[in-house]
Formats: sequence, structure tokens, C-alpha cells
Amino acid sequence: MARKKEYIEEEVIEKAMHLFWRNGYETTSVRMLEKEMGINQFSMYSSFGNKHGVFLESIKCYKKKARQELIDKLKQSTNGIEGIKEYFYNFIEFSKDAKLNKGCLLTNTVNELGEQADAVIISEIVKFATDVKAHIIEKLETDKEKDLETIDKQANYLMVALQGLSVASKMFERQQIEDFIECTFESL
Amino acid sequence: MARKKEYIEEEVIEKAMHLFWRNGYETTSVRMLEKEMGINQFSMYSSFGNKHGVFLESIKCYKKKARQELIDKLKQSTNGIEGIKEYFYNFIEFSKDAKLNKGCLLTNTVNELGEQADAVIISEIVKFATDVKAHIIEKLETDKEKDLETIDKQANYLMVALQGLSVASKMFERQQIEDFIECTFESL
DNA sequence: CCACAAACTAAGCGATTGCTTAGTAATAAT
DNA sequence: ATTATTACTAAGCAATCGCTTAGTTTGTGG
Repeated sequence: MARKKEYIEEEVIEKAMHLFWRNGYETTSVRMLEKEMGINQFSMYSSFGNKHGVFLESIKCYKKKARQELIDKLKQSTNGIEGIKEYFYNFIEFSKDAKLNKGCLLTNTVNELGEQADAVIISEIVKFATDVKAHIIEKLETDKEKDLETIDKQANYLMVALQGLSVASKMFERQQIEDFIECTFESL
Repeated sequence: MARKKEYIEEEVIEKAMHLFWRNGYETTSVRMLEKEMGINQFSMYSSFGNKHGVFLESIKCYKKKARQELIDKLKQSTNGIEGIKEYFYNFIEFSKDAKLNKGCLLTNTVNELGEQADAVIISEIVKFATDVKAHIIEKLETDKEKDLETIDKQANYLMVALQGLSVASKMFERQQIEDFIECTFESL
């Protein structure tokens, strides 16, 4: 016995997510979100509470997308370390933008907000990072010669390298990025 | 035949630089700069024109500091690749903060402003990166067995790894960072 | 001592920020 | 058709943004 919403929350959040991805949290204003999401500020606040709420849902949307397009592929790969390397290359395509790359939204967020980021946001990011690391370890373990210590060390190495890829792909050319990926896996 | 400035521009810029380093460009307001620099807005604008001017001088100040505390040590090192590794460890100390790290101000800036950053700022950053890469190549060349192609590839690799170190040190623990640095140099 | 130039203080400018609210339109049960 | 409930539009809120300006203080040359 009431009026129906004229938008689907999941759809407008995906648009918001892309805006945050390109511009970061602070630079993205509520007026910009209005235009991009195609809904009024009232609707935005009634659906998601505040700007922070829109951002949190955008983070969740990003994680879902990354899981579908990146992690699932990694999970299904059967060629061990080579599968991790493919994950690196897939990420480059995943974060591609007009000229350079947008990086990883989660990495961008940590980099922008740092320690002053909301605890819930941080928690979402940490959970994702833990997830990725677990899958990397899984693939490293296909090499039966490596002991657990080596595997954990190399997993840490690859996690940091992924952060590097995220930032570097925003400023470096394709060739430098490929050099990086190739060298990264040379000693593993 | 006029009043003297009650502050030294180089001194207040160093304070501004630390504020930008910790908080980024957008988050740092002119009111915050006032307090940190210990001077009035009027003085700030008469000395540096606008907020952007303060930032540009802060970038220059950062480069000078990094050159003194990081690059000069790298230049003077005589142990080849090991000298580059020391550069990595020195950077961690250089960017140390309360709990985690502040990263590299230049990397932070590219990450925050991206392609919409001012051309002068970008130019300053590119010049610095070129400088660092040149010194890395110099050290890599001490290994006479490497051809020019390998050296350039490895230099690109190390440059991206440095960006990774900058971001990752803002969110990862000491152990993961050390694992990264050690693994980074394992294949060189 | 006077006059002038530069550096200070502090108030306030218009624009934008995230967010709210008053008023209207649409839907569905009675 | 009436009524209740929700979603919409659009105007506007206080606070903050980067920046300016009017008025005062300070220092030096004549």
C-alpha cells in the first residue's frame, strides 16, 4: 500500500562504485553520486543512510565483482604458480581505464584513508586480503618441494607485489608493468 | 624599509610537507596548514600564492629530504645490488610513522590525484622517478654479466616494487614487508 | 619624528560540502 | 473514493572549503 522504488539498489550502487573507484572517497561528492546513480539525494539517503553507507555498499559490490572476475578464475586454475601469474594479468585488465588504470578500489581506499578509515571498511578489506592470500597459498602448495615457511614468505611477497601492481599500473606504462610481473615470478 | 617576516619559508614548508605526507592533498585544509605551519592564512598566501603552491613547495621539500637521506646513500654505496636492497630498507625507516608507515609522498600524490594532477606536480614526480631509476641502473651495472636489456627490465621491476613497498607499508606488518624485500632481491 | 612599505590580525567572501525537510505524487488496502 | 504509506522533487540547512580584504602593527630610510 505504498509507492514503488523507481530504481534497483544493486544497480545504482554499481554505478556509485565505479565513481568511487575512479575518484576516491573524498573527491566523490554527493552531487556527483546523484548524477551518476541517477537518483535524488533523498533516495540515496533513505536507501543507504549517508555517503559512508553508499561507500560501504560500493566496497561490497567491488568485492563481489572481483571475486567473480578474478578469484574464481584463480580458484579454478590447475597450473599452480602460473595461475597466480594469470591472476596478476587478469587484474590489469580488470582495473583498466581510459588511459592508465584505476588500481584496486580496496588498495586505493587504504591508501587514501589510511588508519583513519572506518573500522567496518577496514574489516571488509582485511577479510578480502586474507581470502586472496589463502588462495595464493593454495596454488603455491602445488609445488610439493616447498616447506610451509617458504610458502608463507612467498605468499606475503606476492600480496605486497599485488599492492605494487595496483599503484604502479596507475602511473606506469604497460611495458614496465609486464616487466614487473615477469620478474616477480622468476624466482618462485 | 619594511617589516620583517616572522617565519622562515623553508621551515614552515617542511611542516606543511609533513601534514600533506600524513593526510594527502585534499584532506589537508588551509586551516590545518595554518595551525601546523604556525602562520596566518594571509602569510601563507603571500608567500606561496595558494594551497597548490604550498603543496608544490612541499613536494620539492620532500624530494630534497629524500635525496639527502636516501638517494645520496644509494649513490655512495659500493656493494652493487645489496646497496639497492639497503635503499629499500632505508625507505621503510624514512617513511615510518606512529604505527604504520606514511608511504612515499610522491606515490601517495599520484595515487590520490591520478591523471587530474597538475602538470607541474607530475613533472616533479617524473623527474624524481627518472633519477631513482638511473641510480638503480648504475648499481645493477656493477654486475658485468647482465646485458642492457636485462638491466632495464630489472630496473623497471625494482621501480614498481618500490611503489608496492610504499603502499604496502601503510597496511602490512613489518614481517610481510621484510619477506617482500628479501624475495624481491632473490632472483636478481 | 615622520612617512612609507611590507607583514601581521581577523573578519568575512562566495562556493561547495554532507545532509534534512517541507510539500507533492504514486501505490495499494479498505 | 478514501486513506494510509512510501517515494519522489526541490529548496535550503549549518559547516567547511579555498581565498580575499580592510585595518593595524612593525621596521627602516629620510
